[in-house]
This record gives sequence, C-alpha cells and structure tokens, in this order.
Amino acid sequence: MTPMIESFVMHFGEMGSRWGFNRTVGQMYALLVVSDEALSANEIAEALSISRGNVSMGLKELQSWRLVQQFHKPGDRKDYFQSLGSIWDMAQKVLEERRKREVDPTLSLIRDILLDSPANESEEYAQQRLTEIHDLLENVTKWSDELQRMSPDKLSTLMKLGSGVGKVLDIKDKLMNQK
Amino acid sequence: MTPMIESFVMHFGEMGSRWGFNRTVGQMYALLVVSDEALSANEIAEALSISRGNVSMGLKELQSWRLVQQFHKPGDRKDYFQSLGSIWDMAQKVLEERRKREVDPTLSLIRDILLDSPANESEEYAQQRLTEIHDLLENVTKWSDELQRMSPDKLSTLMKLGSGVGKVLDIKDKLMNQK
DNA sequence: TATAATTTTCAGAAATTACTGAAACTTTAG
DNA sequence: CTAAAGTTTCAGTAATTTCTGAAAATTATA
Repeated sequence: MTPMIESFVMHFGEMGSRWGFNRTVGQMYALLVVSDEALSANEIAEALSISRGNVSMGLKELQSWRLVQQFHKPGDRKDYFQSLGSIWDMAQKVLEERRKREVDPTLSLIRDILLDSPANESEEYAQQRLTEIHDLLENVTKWSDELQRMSPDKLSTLMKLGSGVGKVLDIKDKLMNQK
Repeated sequence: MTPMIESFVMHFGEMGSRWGFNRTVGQMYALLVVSDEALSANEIAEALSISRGNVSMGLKELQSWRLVQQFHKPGDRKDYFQSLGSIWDMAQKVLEERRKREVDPTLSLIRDILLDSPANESEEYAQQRLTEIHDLLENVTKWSDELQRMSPDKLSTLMKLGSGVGKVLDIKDKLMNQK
C-alpha cells in the first residue's frame, strides 16, 4: 500500500464503526474498493497486518452485504476477492442494510404497541407520539424502497437535482392543482 | 413507567447504539419523548435505574444535539427536561448530526488525497474510485442541506410523495426538454 | 457569608465488542 | 486414499466503550 492508499484505508476503518461495520471490515472494504486487481485473503491480512481469521470473518460479512465478490483464478487454488458494483450500488446496499437494522425493528415494535389500547391519560399521550414516529418511519421505509428500485441513472438524476427539489415540488403542486 | 412505555423505552435504548448514541442516552430520549410532562434528572435516573452521573452526561449530549430542552419551574431549584420539537425536527437533527460525523470527515480526507497527483498506475485507479466516492458524498451533502432548509410542510409533501418520485422526475425531464 | 440543594466531573469498575491464533474442517491434486 | 493447500471456527485475550459513585463544583437561599 502506498501512503496515499493507506491513509484512505485507515480512515475508512475508523469511519467503519459509524457506518455499521467494525474497523477491520471497513479497512478491508476500502482496500478492495481502491485496488486495481483482486486480492487473496492472505494478501489482505498482510496488507492490513491483521490475523487471517479476522479476514475470513470480515470477508464473510462483506459478502453477506453483497459488497464483495469471491472468485477463482484458473490454476490457482486460492480464493480471490474484489469489490462488487459501482459506488452507487454500495450506497444502495448500505442504505438497505441500515434500514433493516435501524428502522424495521422499531417499526414493528411500535405497531405492536399501538395495537393495545391505552390504559390511562399518559399512555394515551405516549401513543400519540408513537403514532407520529410510526408514520415517519413508514415514510422512510417507502422512500428507501423506492430508492432500491430506482435505476442507477434515474437515481443519479435525482441525486444531482439537489437544491432543485424544492422547485420540482412546486411544479408538481401546480400540475396536481390543475386537475 | 407502565409496561407499554417501558417496552418502547428499552427498545429505543437497544436501537440507540445503531443511531449514534449509547443505550442509556437512547432510553433517556425515548422516555422524554413519550412522557407527558417534563422530568427532573433524578426522576430520569430513577425511572431507568441508572446512576445520576450518567444521566447528567446523557442530558448534556442530548442538549448538544438540541433534542432536549432544559427549563425551570418557578419556586423549584431542580432542572427539568423535555424533548424538543416535533418528530420531524428530531429526524432532521439526527440526519444532520450523522452527516457531520459520518460524511464530512471522509469528504474532507478524500479532497486532500485528490490534491496529490498519482504516483503510479494503481494510485491512478485508486483516485478514480475516490473521485466517484467524492461525488457521491457531495451529492449526499447537498441533499442533506436541502432537507435541513426545507420547511416541515414541504418536507412532509416530499416524504409522502414516496413512490411518486419516479413520476415527478419524468415530468421534470419533459419540462426541461421543452426548453 | 455560610450552608444547603443540586449538578457535573472523572477515575476506576463493569460490560461489551473486536481480534488473535491454533485446531478443526474442506477441497483439490496426485 | 493421502497429503497439501487453503479456509473457517471459536475459546481466550485485548481493546474499547459505557456506567457508577464519590468528590468537586456550582447555584440559590437565608
């Protein structure tokens, strides 16, 4: 690893914990994203100075996120790994995975809670707030589904829209009102 | 705490770690969101069976996120706390805070790296990938800024748009092409 | 100003999470 | 079938994060 690559890999490792995977998994992914050719598990372990066992577990996790792909070189017995898809694919995967971990369980608990009728005043208030949270999380889920389904180029249009969102909403409002 | 409220508070605590704050901070916030009236630090500590010191630190953090507000009752020396703003405000705060923690540092590191010219083939490849990540993160930042600035009712329109986004984009495309 | 009420700080304990490395397992080649 | 090459597992250890509680600091009252 050149110093340039190393600085990125190490940084991504530190960030990793904030993005939902641990330091070494973050480093491994960064390394694979940035490297020109596929790497074997041993090469990864060596480049990052971490244990072979840890690499094995990390690769398993990255594969379960479908961020990393395993394949074989003919005449070589080792497994090789490379990062999978474009950066946009990665962003979609991370979004999806985080929704599953961070949103879905809460949504389902709140649904259960709202099935019971409130026992007193303060539970009634609580249920009101929970209903708000429920609606918000449902919208987040709907959006996230929509983004999953969207083709990369449409996604890209949407992304680049940026500060144009407001205007587009105005346009939409006008069109709706005409009907 | 009634069992209903307790189950939500405890769940939110577990989730907390995934949302960027620790278990007790999550519990404290959930309790305040769901409770009808403001609570003193001691009441919080007692309800959650955690130490007074921990509550003090947690409230400080929640205040720094501007999710919780402190105030005084006349003739009472204690500080009282209540959750601040609507659920939408909370979502905005969490979004903003996470962007600061998760996106901004990476963006700034990548910018630095891209200032250096690549030393060889493989660094050139690496820089290409970093450029992609850079563009993605910039778009994320732009969007997040936009969402910060957006009024709650516009935000709500956007949210509820849900699966309509695709259609709206089509409309926008047509309008743009007419020009 | 003294004292009582309350909050904050922070060193160390407890809990949690991540990592290592040796042993067990799997796969392929001869 | 056996040996060699490679991978995975997991118990134990290390590192990190969170929590406690007693002491220090702050604030209000008399």
